[in-house]
Amino acid sequence: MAGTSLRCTDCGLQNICFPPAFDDSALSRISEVIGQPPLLSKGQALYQIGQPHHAIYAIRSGSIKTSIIQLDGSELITGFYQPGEVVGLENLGHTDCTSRAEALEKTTLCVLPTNQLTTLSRQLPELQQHIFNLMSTEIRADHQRLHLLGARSVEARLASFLYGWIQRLEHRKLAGSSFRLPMARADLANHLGVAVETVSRSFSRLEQLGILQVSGKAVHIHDSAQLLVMANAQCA
Amino acid sequence: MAGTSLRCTDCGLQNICFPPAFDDSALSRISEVIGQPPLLSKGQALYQIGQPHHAIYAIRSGSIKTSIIQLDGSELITGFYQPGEVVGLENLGHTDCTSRAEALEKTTLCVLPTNQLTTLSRQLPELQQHIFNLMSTEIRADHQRLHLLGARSVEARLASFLYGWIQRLEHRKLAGSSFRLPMARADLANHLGVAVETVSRSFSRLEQLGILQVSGKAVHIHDSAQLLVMANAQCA
DNA sequence: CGTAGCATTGATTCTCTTCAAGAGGTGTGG
DNA sequence: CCACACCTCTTGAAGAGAATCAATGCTACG
Repeated sequence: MAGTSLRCTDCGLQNICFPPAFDDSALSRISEVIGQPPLLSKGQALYQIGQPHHAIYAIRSGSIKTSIIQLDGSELITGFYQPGEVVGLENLGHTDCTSRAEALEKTTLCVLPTNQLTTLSRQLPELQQHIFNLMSTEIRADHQRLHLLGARSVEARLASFLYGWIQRLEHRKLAGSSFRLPMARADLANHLGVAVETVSRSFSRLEQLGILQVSGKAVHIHDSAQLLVMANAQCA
Repeated sequence: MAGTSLRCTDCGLQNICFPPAFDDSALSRISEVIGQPPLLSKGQALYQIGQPHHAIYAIRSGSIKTSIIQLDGSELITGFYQPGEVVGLENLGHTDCTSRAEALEKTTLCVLPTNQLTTLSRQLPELQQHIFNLMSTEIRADHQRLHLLGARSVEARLASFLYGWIQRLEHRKLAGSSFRLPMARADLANHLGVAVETVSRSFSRLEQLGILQVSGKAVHIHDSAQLLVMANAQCA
């Protein structure tokens, strides 16, 4: 697979990683710095806490979870990432990783070495702009996640998470109302800041309300509008 | 006050906004783009949701809170900022503001116009690096905030918030164990995702435990080590 | 000095956690 | 291909913790 179909101009996710503002020559130059794409199997780490930071990564297929560890050893999952999304931005501008990224399933990625990316972005204003955009979008996403955790009821948190997840899927034209959640219930519970059992119960409740249908990791949304209402209900 | 003491080389916060990596000539060039510093009174907005994004801001004195609004109109305070910290990074790379920044007290700022900052950063690699650093630090701070909200007990959340707040104060050599929280209880409650009454009760409990002393907005930390223990206890 | 908003404290209700058990699914080895 | 074991997910009951409602104290500011 080495070297083949690594050019952004050939990639189906072209307009997602690097939007239309980029012309072909710019994309070609970006493609030149993209490294060998690693293939991660389920549970394998992309980077670990304490490792030196070398690159950021664009997901081609599969999914990634990122997490931080507190002093007491407890883990918090900070985010789940889909194909077309960029992972590792929290390390840009730092020498070491303070977080961990792990594949939730078989996952392929594009490697964007930091050094080359920053150098290139000085020459390509649209790339510089795009990196700023990616990073600030990440900040905004984190703010949404904060809102998610701040939401009073767990059902609202779950609804909010699901709604956001679907929106991102749709933005990348990856799914309609039926999709498969790549993460385990325990991961989801951790990310939402609640107990696993509560997540299960919340799923059941949303199912009883006729909003969605769940069977393990498979989810089908019946009433997207109602899901949005749930997501925004009972907030601080 | 216009034009006076706006040069980074003269500023007491010099090593905070722009660390030692910058030489005088770089600082001078940065200083040249710094705009008229607005003086905000308590409650006044620095930028609002929906406004076009023009600049990021470094706080010289005072404090700022940033917040987002959900579709249902509920507000979530995403962060509180101290002197020496940079506000507005979530808008870099975007045309419009999706958040609101408001002064918690009388506040002075340096204005860093985005256009000039991005242009200059293409010429000064250390500035580019520093902007990346600021943004990724913001992402990391948000991840810490996520952990804070994910913490089980409210006491742990409050302890975690206070510990982080003190660390930032100390990093800027602004305070020891006694300080004044600029935000109202309601703001703090909102940020921590709990009810105002619960914040009050948690303060009282920490006081009973001999960890700190509270009198309105004034806080004195007796046992910083114990506060850290509290902050990390009972996490997910 | 008085008023209005902010902060604390108390009592009750409700949600989520915890502990416990059972169901469903998956993967491995016979 | 089936059986068994393991693991994840779901469901139930009891208890703890926070939200809510309500009232009182406190502080700041005109």
